[in-house]
Amino acid sequence: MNKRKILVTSALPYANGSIHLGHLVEYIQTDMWVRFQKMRGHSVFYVCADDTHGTPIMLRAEKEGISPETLIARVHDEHLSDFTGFYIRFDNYYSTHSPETRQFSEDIYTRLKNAGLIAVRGIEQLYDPVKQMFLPDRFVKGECPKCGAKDQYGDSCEACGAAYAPTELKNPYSAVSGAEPVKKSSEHYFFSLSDARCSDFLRAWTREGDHLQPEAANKMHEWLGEAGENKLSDWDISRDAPYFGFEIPDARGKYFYVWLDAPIGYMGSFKNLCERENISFDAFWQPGLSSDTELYHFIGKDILYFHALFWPAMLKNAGYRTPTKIFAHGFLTVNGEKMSKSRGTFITAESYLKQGLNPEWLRYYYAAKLNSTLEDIDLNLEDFVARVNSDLVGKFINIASRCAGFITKRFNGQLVDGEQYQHLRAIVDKRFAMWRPDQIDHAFEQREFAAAVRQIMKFADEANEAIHELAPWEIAKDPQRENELQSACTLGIQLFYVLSCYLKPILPETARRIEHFLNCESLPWPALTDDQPVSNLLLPAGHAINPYQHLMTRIEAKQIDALVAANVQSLTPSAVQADSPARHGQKQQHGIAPIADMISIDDFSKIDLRIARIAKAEHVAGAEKLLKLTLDIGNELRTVFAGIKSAYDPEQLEGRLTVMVANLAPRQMKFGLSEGMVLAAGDGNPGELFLLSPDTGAQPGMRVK
RNA sequence: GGCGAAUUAGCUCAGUGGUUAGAGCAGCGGAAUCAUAAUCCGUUGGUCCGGGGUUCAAAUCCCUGAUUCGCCA
Repeated sequence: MNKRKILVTSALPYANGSIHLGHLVEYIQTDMWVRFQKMRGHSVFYVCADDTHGTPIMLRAEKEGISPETLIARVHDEHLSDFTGFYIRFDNYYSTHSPETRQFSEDIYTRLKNAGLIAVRGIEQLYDPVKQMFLPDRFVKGECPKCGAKDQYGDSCEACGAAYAPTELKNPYSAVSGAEPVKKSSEHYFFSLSDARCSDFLRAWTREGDHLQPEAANKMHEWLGEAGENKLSDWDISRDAPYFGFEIPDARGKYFYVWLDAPIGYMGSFKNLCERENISFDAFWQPGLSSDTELYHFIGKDILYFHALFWPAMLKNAGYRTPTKIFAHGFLTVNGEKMSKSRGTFITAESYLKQGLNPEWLRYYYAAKLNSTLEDIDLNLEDFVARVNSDLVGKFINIASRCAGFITKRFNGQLVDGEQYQHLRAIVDKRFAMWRPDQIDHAFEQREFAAAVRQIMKFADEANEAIHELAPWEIAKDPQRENELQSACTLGIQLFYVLSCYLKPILPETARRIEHFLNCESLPWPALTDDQPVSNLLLPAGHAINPYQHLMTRIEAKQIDALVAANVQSLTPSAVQADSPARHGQKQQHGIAPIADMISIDDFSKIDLRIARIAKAEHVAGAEKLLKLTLDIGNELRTVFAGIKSAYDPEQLEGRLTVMVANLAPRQMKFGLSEGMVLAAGDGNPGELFLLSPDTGAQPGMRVK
């Protein structure tokens, strides 16, 4: 087989927010694919980095009172530790805030400029006069020009779905300072995507050479239009100071927009690896030298726009090679719905690991669901438990567990040799005559992981049936049939070995432990040429194994409940953070603010939650969001101002029971003293607030815990 | 509003013109007792979203409606 030279990337996670199970769909799938290719003997480099620039990072660092550099260094460590915990094995995990990425950004910009593809134009934007900065769309809030909903972002309304320019908002205010923004013009730098050298190139590139999945190519066609339609508009690649990023070489006070240097971060990370390990960078990036190397980007479908249009156009016109293929995948839903903080399904990588759940359970489940299309995949938590327990523990691990005991106790770890081994090979070849290893190979190559897993589990089913037919536990009762017993159990172990090889890209850590158990070198990828029998895949005759120690435990439903409970966000009527990752371009999958730090049961028990009867509910004159509630908690009445006006009329509330925080420090508000807080669920959308209620029977004053 | 995708068993999903639509899980009945209750055999279960059309033949192709989800305006 020709040794391929492959460079693989996953999208760069933004350095403002935690890695969650949605992100992991991408990193796990890339990692499995890379491990598969490496096992086949190809030369593969897998690089990634934190995406570190932009206004959200700058503001968050400021809020925390630290430098952006300190912030991104900390987040880099957190991200890498999450990835490592899930056995994502990068060859380099770097940062876009690096000399390499700066150099390539300047280089590509300069080449585009020299080619006449950079235009400068004045544009008018909203400016925060207090903070003295231009405001990205997401940092301007106000009333929707269409439906009038309050507190909407500058690009679209979450209440009615309307899209508009931030300048159209009514009563706009800056999400940074609260000040009313003013219009101010400034010179911006544009990448001339509308130039024929970009649009014609992209029309061809997105259609040819299998660069994109068919659905993705169709989507790009929608954006590109037919020749002459000129649907692409130029891309604004500059931002004004203050901005955390790279200053544009010949333009003081102008910075590269974060999305310009983010994909360049792939090059930067790889360059850094090349320097360290003496790899030829040019062999992968210079058009003349890179014809025998492959470049693949794994991304979420939300950032296709950047990777399938801007990025190839930049590379092409700056004189670099373009990607071999872009592999876009869908989003993760949990129990069929978007991940939700209030439902506890917005699960962070860190919490999953901290709860002691096995990362390989998730790797396996994702593998069992993933295919090569843009379809979303669903993490159904009940199915997750059933599937992992049944497939991995019941079918796969159990094969080793049920056969190893006899081999260890009765044969001192020795598998069969000589004639018995030849006989066993014959049995395997007969039993698996129809077995087509190349189908698994092909499925992995095509990123049809679910199809591969179906095949592999079919093999496991066959193995269990074979063992059942031989019934070693019966044979074991007859001391005359020692050889037969050894053969039957050897068969089980040998089949387990083959299965382990197939599963190694998915379960790297279990594979490592299996290597120890089976006392063998690194498990190889099971490859056969057409004329070779399946029995060629087996361990050699007379091999000896170590005693079995259990390799994987079952998931208990309780563990999932605990995980979800740990991820339920404390629900106060506070607004969604303006600087959450989702507000940064379409960068993250369902990205929302990071989950709060883990707390102990002691921390939790400090909060005194009580059942409260809403004795009285009334409007507050002059308040936009608040209702005044009088709460009966058994032995006293409390006054609480609750931000639930958008969702409830006072009349609806009187008499009903809810839950309140009874020991919250009283707070003086404009309209009076608030002596606690009621609990309500919501995603921050006005009108979508849901007050908690106890089951029938609860009485005012009862403690909730 | 425009464009696109999806809709198949209780659940998660295969199946893109060719017997009687499949798998895993769950359920039910049995067997087995080597295995951290893991296995095996059998079995129940479907208006393939609805309606119309093309065809000798449709889950599959076309039209239409519904619902859901994306993207765009």
